[in-house]
Amino acid sequence: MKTKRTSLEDIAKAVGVSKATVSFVLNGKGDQFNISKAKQKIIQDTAKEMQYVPNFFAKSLRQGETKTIGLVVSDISNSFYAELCKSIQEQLHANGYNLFIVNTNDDDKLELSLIRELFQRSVDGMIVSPSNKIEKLETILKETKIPIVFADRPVDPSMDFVGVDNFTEAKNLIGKFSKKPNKLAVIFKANSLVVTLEDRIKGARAACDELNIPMELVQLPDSQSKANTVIKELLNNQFDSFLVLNNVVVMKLLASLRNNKSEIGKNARLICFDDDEAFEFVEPPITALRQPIKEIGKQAVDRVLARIKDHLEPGNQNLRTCKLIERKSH
Amino acid sequence: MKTKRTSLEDIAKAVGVSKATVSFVLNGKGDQFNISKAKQKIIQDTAKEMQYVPNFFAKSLRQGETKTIGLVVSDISNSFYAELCKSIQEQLHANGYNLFIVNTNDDDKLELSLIRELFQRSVDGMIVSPSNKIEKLETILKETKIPIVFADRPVDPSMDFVGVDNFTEAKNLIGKFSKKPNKLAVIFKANSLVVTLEDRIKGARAACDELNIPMELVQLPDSQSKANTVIKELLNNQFDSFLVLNNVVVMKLLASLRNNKSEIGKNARLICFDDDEAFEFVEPPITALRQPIKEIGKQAVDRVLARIKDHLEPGNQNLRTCKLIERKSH
DNA sequence: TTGAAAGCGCTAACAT
DNA sequence: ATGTTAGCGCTTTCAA
Repeated sequence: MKTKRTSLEDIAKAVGVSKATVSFVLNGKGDQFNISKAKQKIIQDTAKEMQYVPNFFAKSLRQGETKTIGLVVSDISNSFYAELCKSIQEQLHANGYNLFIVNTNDDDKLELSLIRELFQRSVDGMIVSPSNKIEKLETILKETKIPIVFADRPVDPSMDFVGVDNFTEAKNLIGKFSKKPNKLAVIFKANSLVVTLEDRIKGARAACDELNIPMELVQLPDSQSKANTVIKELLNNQFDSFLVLNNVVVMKLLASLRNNKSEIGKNARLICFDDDEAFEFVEPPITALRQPIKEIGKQAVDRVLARIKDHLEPGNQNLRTCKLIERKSH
Repeated sequence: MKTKRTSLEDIAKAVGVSKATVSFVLNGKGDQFNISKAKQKIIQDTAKEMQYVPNFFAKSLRQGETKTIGLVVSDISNSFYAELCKSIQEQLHANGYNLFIVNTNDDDKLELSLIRELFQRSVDGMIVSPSNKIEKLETILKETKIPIVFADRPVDPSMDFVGVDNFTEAKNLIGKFSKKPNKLAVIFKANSLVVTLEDRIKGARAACDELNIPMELVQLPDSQSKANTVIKELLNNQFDSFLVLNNVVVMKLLASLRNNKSEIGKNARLICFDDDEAFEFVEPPITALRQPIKEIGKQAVDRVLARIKDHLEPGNQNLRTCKLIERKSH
């Protein structure tokens, strides 16, 4: 049970006016209602003295809006999403909105139930980086009319989306190697083939087809020793270029390459999709494609807020561009 | 404005019973109130059909509790806090509670205002990793009676705390170098001297005093070239051991050491307070002290929930122990 | 076995 | 210039 707090009525009684008057004053409408400066001051002071904190729920119940946005991501402990959260939170806060973050662990069932929980809390809008495909999401999305914008992972052109064109970005990356690849290995981690990675693979494949580069998709095993074996095989087969699909496996790959006496930057080349703080400091520093995470967060927020305000129709595909951070490995 | 949703009354009308009956049934108290199975079923079905979602705010307003815990951290994009958030969220979710995360950026003013915002939303309890010192916090904490437990950063023995004994852990670390340090450099990053780091420094100092090891506290500059100069100086002065106060500067330090031809693991040794995924894969793999983050999150949640339930008094200091991950650098 | 009604704290239309 | 009051959607006591 919540401890009893000071209510509007308590103040009204203390000052000797009505609840309405207090409400007006405390909401900055004192002048608008011609309440005398003196009385306004008394009310303000009494409120402060009694440590009045408005009951958010009564307010929300009354006004039908919560000034809260729900954010659904697959894993806050992933640095990409952690930064996205931060950016979204900042932008929201600047607009007087709050943020409700929720973690799905890429569990389809959990995602559905968490989204429902968010509805239940009457968030005014949602930003979602979905694990589920559109078909599963559709049912639940029909339950509500609140604006939803998808971020990072697209679902359907009929929905709002802010993110990156993974296909094209990956495709362009192939031309960035300092030497045309003899054979290209596209590296990913076990159990991580979400839409974004699939698109990156397609992009790489398209470029390789155009440029006549043999390409192979390879999953790096979790164990370091098995990873070493896989990489050795690749090296023996004249693979000299590596495109890493996201930053979670780069370090392991690097260790494997080192282990096989392959010198990145000399007899082999590597580019990573997604940047990481550590990339600047490893040997050699790793060339990476940096997504404009802050920008994506900001745009997503601007879009939900705009839709809340102006009742726009969804369907806006907002594609931001990545930036290649050229270090020494490519 | 929120779109109108199905309410209890809508269902009551549709079925032809009272709001009360519907409320009983939907809250699983149908049997308790001897409502006929048949009627219960009709009500359940109608609710589903009409996509009834209870209004959380009306419920909270009525019941005076929100089943929500507020979490205040300084930076979600820091991997330590990101993991802590995740752990707390999972444990809370398992107990039917929700989590409200809020970012302070170690800005004292912002922290105060965000905590107040959390009160306003009537969270049932709070978990805080504070930026402010106890004096500043005290005023605001007096405004409420909800249970608050501090995590990671302690403030005062009269409060609940879950975390690590930074002093002792750091002190013990000094004995873990594979060779007794000739001179020890304790490395930290600019503008990061929060309580936890201060305690780690004191711990290191205590150990060095006991063991007669000259120790110096050094702040690693942000620019790599300046960092190189600082490290060079240290090396010239026979510093052969490095204790890094947290994981954010390790990579830069490593680059500086490499740049100065110092071979970690051979003529120099390094241990880091706080682990990082990448540490396993760099050359050489870095020995680090790992905090039991998951455990800290779980304990913090258990404690708030217990205090909500049983109205316990605060003052519980729950110290968890760290684990040294011995790799090659120490 | 079910219904009526009060009330949680707030806002705003309507009175005065 | 300020007070009265209805009502947001829900739970729960009391009455029938």
